[in-house]
Amino acid sequence: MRGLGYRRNSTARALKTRRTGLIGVVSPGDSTFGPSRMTLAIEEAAREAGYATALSVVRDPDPTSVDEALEFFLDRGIDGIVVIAPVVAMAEAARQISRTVPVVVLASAAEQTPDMQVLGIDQVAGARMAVRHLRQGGRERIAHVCGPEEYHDAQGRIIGWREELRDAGLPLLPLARAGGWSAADGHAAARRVLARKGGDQGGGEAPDAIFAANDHLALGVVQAVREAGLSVPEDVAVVGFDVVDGADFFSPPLTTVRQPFEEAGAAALGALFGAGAGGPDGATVPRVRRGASSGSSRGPSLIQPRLVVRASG
Amino acid sequence: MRGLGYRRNSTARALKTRRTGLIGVVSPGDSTFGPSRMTLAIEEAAREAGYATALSVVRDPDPTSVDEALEFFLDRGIDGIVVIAPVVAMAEAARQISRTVPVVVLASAAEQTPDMQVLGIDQVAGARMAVRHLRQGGRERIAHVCGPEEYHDAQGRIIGWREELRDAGLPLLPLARAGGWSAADGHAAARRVLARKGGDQGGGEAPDAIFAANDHLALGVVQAVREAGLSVPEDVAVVGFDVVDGADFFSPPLTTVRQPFEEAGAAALGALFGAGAGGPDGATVPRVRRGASSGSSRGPSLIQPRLVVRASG
DNA sequence: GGAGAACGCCCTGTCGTGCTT
DNA sequence: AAAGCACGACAGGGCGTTCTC
Repeated sequence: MRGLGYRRNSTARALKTRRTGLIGVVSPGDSTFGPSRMTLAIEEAAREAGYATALSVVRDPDPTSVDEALEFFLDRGIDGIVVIAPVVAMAEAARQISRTVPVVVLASAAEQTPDMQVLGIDQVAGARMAVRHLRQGGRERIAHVCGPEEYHDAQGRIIGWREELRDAGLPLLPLARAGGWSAADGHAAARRVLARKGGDQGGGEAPDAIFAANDHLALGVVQAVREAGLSVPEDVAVVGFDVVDGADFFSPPLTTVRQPFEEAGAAALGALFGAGAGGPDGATVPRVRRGASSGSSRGPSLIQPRLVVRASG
Repeated sequence: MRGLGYRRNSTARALKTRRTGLIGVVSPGDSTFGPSRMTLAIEEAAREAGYATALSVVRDPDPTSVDEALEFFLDRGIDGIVVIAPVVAMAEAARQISRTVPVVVLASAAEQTPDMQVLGIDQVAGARMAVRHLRQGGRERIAHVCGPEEYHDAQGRIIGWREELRDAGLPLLPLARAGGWSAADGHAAARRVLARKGGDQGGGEAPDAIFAANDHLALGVVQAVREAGLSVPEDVAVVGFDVVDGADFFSPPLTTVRQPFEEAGAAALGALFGAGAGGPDGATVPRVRRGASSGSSRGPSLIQPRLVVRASG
């Protein structure tokens, strides 16, 4: 009889079992690149585990908006929540949630507490890979165009850049902070870097390499370098971050760092229901196991990115 | 009393009212650009209307996968479904769904039936804008690097290119079909275009402009043009489609066509519950009204894109 | 193995109260 | 003053499943 047209009513089932089989993903509305890929990965892993995925987009990542998204999910009796939190304010807002439902936060740097797991991609390690590659290519004055302050990833990349320079005994050049993540922002910041020809605190000469905090910034950096009458990579090497679509055909093709977003998304779902808890129908969800590779024991579990070498540096 | 800690159980409510207040979005898993932006827009519009949005990603856009996604939603008692269908197979699979739930398909070309609304962005018009701009800039031999055949958008852009050339009395050059949407695909196709120096059916000379079916393809096209010893835009103008992030800092900055994805997403939601039906709590959802601008009366309602002129053509 | 209770909400029907004519 | 009317409080059944007895 189930063969012809019968379909179990999942609402009644949810009422009785007190599990909706729904998980919520809170995602920032801007910068659709990383977050959207993670969302897709979470959804696929969730479906695999028998869960459906609900989405809630947060336009401005302030605590109230995140709170609203969380409340929205709680009202709908969601079984678990993944918060994609590229900015500090989102991660902090997630911390406020009631302990009634498991929460995992995807962020490269946020303090983990017993009832809020954090995991992300190791930005420090990624930045070090980029800078190490530059330095092994013989560059010695490596500047950094970093992203906006409120982003975990921007901060992590600064730290990695600093650490690698320090360990290599290379001079620490002054930092150029971009106002956003776009090519125009990278262009403006790179002009500032190139303008300070010498004499100031960072050291005497112009940089021979620039590490940009993402590929779009790098695009603007390349442009600025050329406008200064210099060539890439001969005079100034440039490396980016993210492996944006088309980066292999930028001029020149961009050396950059690949972030395993898919892996991070899948790991987030594994972490949500990992502690032996089963799926909505009782099936067991495989728990993610992945060693924390840097940072304190209370920091997030980190996934390693990978360097992609092309012509720009 | 509701003030302190009470929260209405939406599951019980759904059981009684037979409405879950959930809508489903079926989205392709590849090419995350357009679809992901539309998904975000749908979610925001849905939340505005009191609905939550569930997501189901389809990795390979074949009919069985789409069917699975649709079944998945039906099992969960969803109130309506939006299918983002860039490829023909997805739109067709959506047609098979039972009439128990309203469905709207986001596709630039698919036949509309009484129980399946279709709406999308006018690819033909967008392509005509691009080609018209080229021709008004004095170009007369305008080639087209088109996208993979199974994509509605690729087909629409071919039609627009053809129509505009025909109406202007310009020669119709042979088409170069790219194998995908990436820069590498565009590069390969453009090399073929530039290799046929003359003598074949298309006419005697090499093109003085290339309309690429999207910005990534255009990136590869620019590269191929340069490898042929020609310059952009002096020898060969290039225009793209999509206004990808960073396109303003490509070298040269890319002339391209902006698709109002957000508007399309919001319109899809409006169309879902437009016919006087209210939101999950009875509130009325504003219906989208937008004139169909081309095609037969059974074709989709179309939203107009906009040309963005920069240095490449 | 088959009957029945319970999940929490919505909706209907009944009854009681207070006000009007 | 008695009867009618309007409205609010309250109890009960049922949505379709799961789980117990």
